[in-house]
Amino acid sequence: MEEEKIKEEVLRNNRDQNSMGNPGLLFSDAIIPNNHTTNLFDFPLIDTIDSSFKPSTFLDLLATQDYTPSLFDLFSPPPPPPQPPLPLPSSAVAESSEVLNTPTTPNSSSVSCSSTERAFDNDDVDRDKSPFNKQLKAKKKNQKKGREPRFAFMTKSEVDHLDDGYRWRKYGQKAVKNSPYPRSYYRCTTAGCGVKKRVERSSDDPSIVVTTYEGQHTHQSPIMPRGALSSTAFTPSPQQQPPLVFSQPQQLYRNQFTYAPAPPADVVTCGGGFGHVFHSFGEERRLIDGRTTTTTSTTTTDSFQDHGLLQDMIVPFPEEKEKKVN
DNA sequence: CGGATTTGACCGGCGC
DNA sequence: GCGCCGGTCAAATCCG
Ligand SMILES: [Zn+2]
Repeated sequence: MEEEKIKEEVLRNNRDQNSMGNPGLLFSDAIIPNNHTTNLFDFPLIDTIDSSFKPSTFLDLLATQDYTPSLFDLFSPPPPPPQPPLPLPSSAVAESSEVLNTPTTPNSSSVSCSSTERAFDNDDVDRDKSPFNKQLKAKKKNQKKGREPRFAFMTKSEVDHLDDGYRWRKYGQKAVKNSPYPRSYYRCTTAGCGVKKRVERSSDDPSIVVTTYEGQHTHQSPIMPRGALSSTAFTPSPQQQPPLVFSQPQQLYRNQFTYAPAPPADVVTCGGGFGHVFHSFGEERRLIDGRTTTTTSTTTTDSFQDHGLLQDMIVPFPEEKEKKVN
C-alpha cells in the first residue's frame, strides 16, 4: 500500500510540475495572498478545515482558549514526537518537541495552526441500533464547531501517512470540494482514546499534507521506544514518559519554526491576531525513502508579531535537497 | 481468523 | 423545503 502511495506521490509530483506555474511558492501562495501577516494564514487554514468556520467561530474558539486556560493544561500533551527511526545526526533532538530539530533533512517544511478547544464532553454514543433502521446513528458530537482541541499540521510530504507513533484506523474518506485529493478520516485505535485525525493534501501544493488532529490521546504512543520496526539500532527518543500531561498550563513554546527550504521566505506561521492564547506544539518527522518531512504546529496566544518570531524561528535551509529525481 | 480498509449510504447543519 | 456538504457508520472486502 505504501508503495501505491509513493507512486501516487510521484504522479502528483509530475502533475505538480506540470500544472504548477510556480512550484517555488509553497503554501504561501495559496494561503497567504499578501505577504502581509500571519493572520491571514490562519484564516484560510481554518476555513479549509471547517467549512463553516467563519471568523466568528474563530473568535469563539480563541475566546474559549483564553477563557479556559486550564483546559489546556488538561490535555496538553501534544502529539509527542514519536520520533520514528530517524537516523538523524542532529544533535539531540530531544526532549521537547519545541526544540526544533536541526534541519537534518532538506525537504522539510512545516507550518501549523490550531483551533478549538472544548471541555470534556461525554460523548454520548447512544446510537440506536435499531435493526429496522438502516443506520440511524447520528453522532451528536459536535459536528460543526465542537469544542475540542484541534491542531492542524501542515507537512510537506509526499506520503500521506506520517507515522506519528499512534495507531489509526481509517473510518472514512471523502472527496474534498476544491481539491482533487480526498480527505481521509482516522481514529485512534486505542481503546478509550477518541482522538481523530483527518488527512488531506493541499490542492495547491500536492506536496503538502494537512493533518488535523482532534482531541488528545489518553495514552502514550503505542510505538515502543526501542525500536522494533526500525532497523536503526539507536533510539532517538530519549525518554518520553511524562506523566501523561504536561503540567505546564502555559506552555508557551516558541516553537514556531518553519523551514524555508527552497523559497527563502514564504514561510509562515500562524498567528492569532486576536491576541489570545497561544498554544503550540508538536512536531513530527518522518524519514521516507530518503525524504524527510517535518511538521510543526503551533498556535498563538498573544497577538504577536510574527515578524520577530518568524525571523527567529525560521531556519533557512539553503541546502537544496535532492528532490526526487524523476 | 482477526483486524484494518474500502466504499456507499446516511445524518445533521446550513444556505438558498 | 430542498439540496449541498462535511462527517460518520457499517457491511463487505482485503490482507497478513
Ligand atoms: Zn490515542
